[in-house]
Amino acid sequence: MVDQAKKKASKSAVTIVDVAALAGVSIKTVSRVVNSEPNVRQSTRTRVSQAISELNYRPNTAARVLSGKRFYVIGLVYENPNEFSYMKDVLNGALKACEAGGYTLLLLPLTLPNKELVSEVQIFATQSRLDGVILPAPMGDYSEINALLDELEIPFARIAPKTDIADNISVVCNDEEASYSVTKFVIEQGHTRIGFIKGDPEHGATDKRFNGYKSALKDFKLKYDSKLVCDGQFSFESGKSATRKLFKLTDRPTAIIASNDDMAAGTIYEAHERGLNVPNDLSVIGFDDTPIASQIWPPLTTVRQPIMEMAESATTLLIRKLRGENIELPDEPFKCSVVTRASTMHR
Amino acid sequence: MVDQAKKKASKSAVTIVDVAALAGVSIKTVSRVVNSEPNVRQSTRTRVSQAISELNYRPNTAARVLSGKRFYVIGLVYENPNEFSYMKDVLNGALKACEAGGYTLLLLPLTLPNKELVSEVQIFATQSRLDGVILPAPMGDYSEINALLDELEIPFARIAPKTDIADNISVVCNDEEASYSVTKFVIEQGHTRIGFIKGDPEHGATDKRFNGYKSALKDFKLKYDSKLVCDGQFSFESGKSATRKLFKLTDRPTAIIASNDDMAAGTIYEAHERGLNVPNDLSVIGFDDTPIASQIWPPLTTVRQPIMEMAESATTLLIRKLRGENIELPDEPFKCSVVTRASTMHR
DNA sequence: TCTCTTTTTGACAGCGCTGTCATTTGAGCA
DNA sequence: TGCTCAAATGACAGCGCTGTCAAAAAGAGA
Repeated sequence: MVDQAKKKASKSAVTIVDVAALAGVSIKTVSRVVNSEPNVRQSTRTRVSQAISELNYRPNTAARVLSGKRFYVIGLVYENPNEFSYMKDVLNGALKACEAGGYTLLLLPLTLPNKELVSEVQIFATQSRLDGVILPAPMGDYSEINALLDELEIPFARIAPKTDIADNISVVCNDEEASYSVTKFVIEQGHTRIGFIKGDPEHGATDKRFNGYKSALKDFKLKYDSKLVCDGQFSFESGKSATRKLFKLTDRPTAIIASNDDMAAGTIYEAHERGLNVPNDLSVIGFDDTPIASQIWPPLTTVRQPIMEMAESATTLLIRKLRGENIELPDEPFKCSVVTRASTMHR
Repeated sequence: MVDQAKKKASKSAVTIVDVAALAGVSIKTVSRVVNSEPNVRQSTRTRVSQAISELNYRPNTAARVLSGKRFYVIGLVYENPNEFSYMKDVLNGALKACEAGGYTLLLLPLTLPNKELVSEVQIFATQSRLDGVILPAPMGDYSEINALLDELEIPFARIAPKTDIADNISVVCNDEEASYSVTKFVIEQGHTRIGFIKGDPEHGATDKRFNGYKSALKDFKLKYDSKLVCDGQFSFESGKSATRKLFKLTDRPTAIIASNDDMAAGTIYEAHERGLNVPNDLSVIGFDDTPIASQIWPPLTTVRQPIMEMAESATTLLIRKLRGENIELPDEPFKCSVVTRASTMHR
């Protein structure tokens, strides 16, 4: 088994010529079958397919790239985060779809803010010869990047973008609805003063989560109080400082919803610092269900997003687009779910 | 600028022929310069180099791969972890080195334990046509994988392996020394009953960290007590259950050293569950300085490893080996450092 | 100066595949 | 049966580079 692999990896790799000989057709016909091109008789197709699997033939990517117009490469352009769990899911989803589709995934981690943003992406796209690009939030909302890719005629797919672009591939989840649910949950626990820490305004999820919070307050007849809302950046530190502000209020909130788990961890940190007991003195809610949510004490009530599935779906759609298939963009957003843990309790 | 890039990406990309024409030499000579081959007169080399930068020429990888014997691809084979921070550093380091060396990095995330381990790696290595492989712990210690790669004649580099292999590239850090330092630190804080939670026995760091603990106890005349030592798996859950065991001891430890931060987070979790105050009632120490170390409360005293630098170094060495350069393996291990935070205090 | 050796340079085939275009096949129909 | 025309198949060039080997240039020695 190992010998066989070795043979294939070195000299006598199976080529299209071998397959053609075994199937008794020309190499062009084999090429047609491999690429699912039309105008091949069913019987021929079957014969070639058999030869392919008999010889365990794999097309040589370098040769395909050299002679054809495609590169079989998809780039993943992302903000290199401190806390990688979101990107880990994106990565795994994209990797899975690429493997299934016969594409290679190339990574471009970027630091934000970044003045060279466009030129970095440009160099990446041209030098790495990309067919398509995946843009997870917040990369999907830089119009310069979108414009660049349009100009280079490189299709791209966005994960959880903020804005819509006509005819473009993007996958989203029902953030607003999920935020509504979790806010409703907190209200039903008897809380009336509910703090909210917003996320990075560049992210599409930020507004949606905030809107869900506001709708729930409204539906349950709680007055919206802007003093209870603080800006954040999705970082642990920003969660801490927003929480400090909320704690300074004379009538401080009895529950705080942070727009992601890292910020919620910051809230819990500050509560501990002040000797407040979570959840007795303060309920805390996060978003994303990252590992930290279950590893801090008390474990966080949070909202789980199916990031990996979203990334896989976006990548698969992109690949199908690259293949020239007719794709229909998903009409239903992906579903989030509330995960109830010990950081919340009834008042 | 964008137009130029577009041009290059599509039809009229600059090829070796253009460079040869501008420099007034044959394409073979350009090829020699590009590949730093010998037997090119210095004046010729300069002229060609100028033409290359003037035209901003980049060799077409597909063509190189097709005609040559190299693939310009390095594979990163890793255990797909729950907590990605270690792998994030490995990834960034490897990516950086690959970019600098003109190689492409391909990922193979694996789930362990895995019966198909060898065949998965084999398929990856042969189908993706790898020149070399990076094996971060614990992947470097599977002898079947090492044997497979040897048989396929694919060089590999290991990060923090457990065992030595003659003549093989590997980078390590001074884990034992660092563990000794941190244990010494705890002893100097006045603790005499110091618990220790071991890591996954597959990892090279596990024994080293344990040995450092034992040496420090010995040097400071504290009796080694096997009841104070528990097995763990580097996971949060294993940290929790090891801690529960330690808490059941009649004379429970006043400090617990966990072999990584996730397990230390488990220890803190259990302490909170029992109403113990960290650090007043229990000092807790971790290893690795992952994000969670600074985001839980209280933040963890831990040991920082320069993983990214190690990965970059391993990858660079591998690339130089692939280029046929004479490499000397580093004789000095990388240095870890103790990061003191609020989870420890004097008794 | 000439010859012999070493260094430097170049001509050319060919890697494995796809795109183009020509040719063959066979189905449908008069 | 022969004819037409679309469908199916094949021949072949060529993508951009490297490996091989031959040729030219430059030194070295006498």
